[in-house]
Amino acid sequence: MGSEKDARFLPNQQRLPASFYQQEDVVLMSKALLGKLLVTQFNGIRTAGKIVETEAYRGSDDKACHAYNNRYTERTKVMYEAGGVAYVYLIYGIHHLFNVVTGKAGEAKAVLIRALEPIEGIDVMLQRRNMPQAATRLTAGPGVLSKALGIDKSYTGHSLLAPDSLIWLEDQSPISEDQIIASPRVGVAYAAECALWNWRFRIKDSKWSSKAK
DNA sequence: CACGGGATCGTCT
DNA sequence: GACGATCCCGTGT
Repeated sequence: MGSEKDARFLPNQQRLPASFYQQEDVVLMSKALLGKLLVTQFNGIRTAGKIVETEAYRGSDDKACHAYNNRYTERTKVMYEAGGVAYVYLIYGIHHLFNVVTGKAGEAKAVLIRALEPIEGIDVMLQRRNMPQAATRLTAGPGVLSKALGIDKSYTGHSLLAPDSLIWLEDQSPISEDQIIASPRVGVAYAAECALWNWRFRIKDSKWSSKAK
């Protein structure tokens, strides 16, 4: 549970402000999100993990992005909001993937959170995942981390900024460039030349990121 | 450890 | 009506 002595993160940090989310460059944003704390608090139960792996999705010019070519549907409309809301969608009929919407309104830029290092409420995460004890697979992967934090697609469009929101990010020390590994995005082979962009970012040597492909 | 396949359903064609 | 920004389990090595 509480880990005031845990040197891996700073406790009781401020929520990241709108100015953080609304930066222009979604690739820089993806790197800036590494190391930050992703927190949920449902029914007063707080669970949190340090972001160790991300992926950038840039909007209308990115064939791997749901908003490619300005596609605007019931599902994707949330991506067009100003940075600072959640974009959560269902994939393969089973998994709920959590993204942070970034940039200005109308741009449809988002960062997929791909893996966390569990920090707070690990016992609750284990219950949600139906696992007996902690293991890397608890939060390594975009589908499983959402399940561990209790996030599902009903939270798409949820504010990460509002004082009473149930999902937010807390500031932490930035990860330096030499501690970041860039590689191609996962599962987007259909996206032609965009599939080659090295827009997947991981904290070097973190054992908590999902497996390389 | 690598792989192959099944699960399962909202979304868009 | 097809398929996906995934995961888990079974099999073989």
